Amino acid sequence: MEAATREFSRRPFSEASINQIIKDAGIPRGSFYMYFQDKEDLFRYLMKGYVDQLLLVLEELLIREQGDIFEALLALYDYVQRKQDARQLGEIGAMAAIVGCNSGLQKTTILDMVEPGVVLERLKKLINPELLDLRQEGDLNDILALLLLVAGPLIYNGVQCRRDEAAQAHLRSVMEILKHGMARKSCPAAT
Amino acid sequence: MEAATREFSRRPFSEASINQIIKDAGIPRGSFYMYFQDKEDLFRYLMKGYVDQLLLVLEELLIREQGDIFEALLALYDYVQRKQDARQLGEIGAMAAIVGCNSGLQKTTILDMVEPGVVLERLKKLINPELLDLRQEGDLNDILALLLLVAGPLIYNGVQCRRDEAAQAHLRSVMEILKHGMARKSCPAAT
DNA sequence: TATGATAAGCGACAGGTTGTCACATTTTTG
DNA sequence: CAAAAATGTGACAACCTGTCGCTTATCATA
Repeated sequence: MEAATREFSRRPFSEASINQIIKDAGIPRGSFYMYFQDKEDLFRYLMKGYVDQLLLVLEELLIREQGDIFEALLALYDYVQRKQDARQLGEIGAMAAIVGCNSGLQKTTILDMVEPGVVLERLKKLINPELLDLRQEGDLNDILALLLLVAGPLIYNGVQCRRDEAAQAHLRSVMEILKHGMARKSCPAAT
Repeated sequence: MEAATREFSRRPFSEASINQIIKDAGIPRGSFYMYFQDKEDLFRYLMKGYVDQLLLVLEELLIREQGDIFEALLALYDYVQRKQDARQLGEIGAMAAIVGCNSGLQKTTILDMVEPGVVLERLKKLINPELLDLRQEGDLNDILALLLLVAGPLIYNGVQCRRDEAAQAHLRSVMEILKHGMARKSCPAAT
């Protein structure tokens, strides 16, 4: 796992080499194929663990924010940036390194790693729908998917850049847009 | 170009083989490297052409809709679905096939193909900012990037699925959310 | 038109990759 | 404790890519 994380952090997925990983790990070729079908299988396994950790944090924040998904996502960004500042990102940092490891041509988003349904189901349980305050009964799944689609890259950005005020402001402004756009009642007065 | 389109439509980028392309095209290996640096270079070149075509359509629609980017994006979805129904998608269909060509692990979004700045600059010239009616002066670039981030996958979905009412409704509802969320004045009454 | 310089075309090749498979070794089980 | 089942192992075939010395075409100029 350590060797795989190292390799995937160094090169984009398509260029990562099983050869390198097994050489680094000091295990023979055949053993690798005993446990993983191929490079993608290994990558998915690795990611699943890291994504689970991030999801765990988000769930905790969601509870602390009493089901407010907007606040939870903003808090997740903060969390990630604080850890980043303290250079304590650990496992999540490894994930970011791996996921961020793209050739510029192909980006791998966090959500693509896990079956999308799973993430959504886990989050739905903790969300207070009243706080979402939906204008019309859009499918909660669709709404959440939209939120994560938008928040994902922005939070990922937070992992990459140390304390980037602009990025944080951007996330906040985007969240505002989504919150207002989804709101049932009339908008509060403009700033 | 034809051989390349065929190959990229068949396999995900990472699995596509230059060997296959040159065999199919009947050109020698060296000739390929005379014109393209590598597989990615070829892919980008191919995509640039197709994306330009789609952007051209969007620009036309933006003019027809008098600078309303929301309506233009909805119209783009319609356009793409009509063409799809009439099996006239041609070049754009080829692009969709290629871009859609993903391993499930790595998705290549249309926007990743062209320098993002270029798309934004071209669209900004045609957008009527008054129609966007921004609540606060968020950077127009950021707003547009958000719009395209969200609309991109949905429209791409329109190219893939023939006449998918649900997808269209989803796009419309997402556009509503963004439009309301960005609006300066109070929201119109709920539906 | 002849000529030489410059550009383009070509494919064998080296060095890399992956997944497999027959065999060695360890573990389990009757 | 021996046979059977599971696991470990690395040489191997089949593939891939980018290069490089060589051949061929093009084109400006004498």
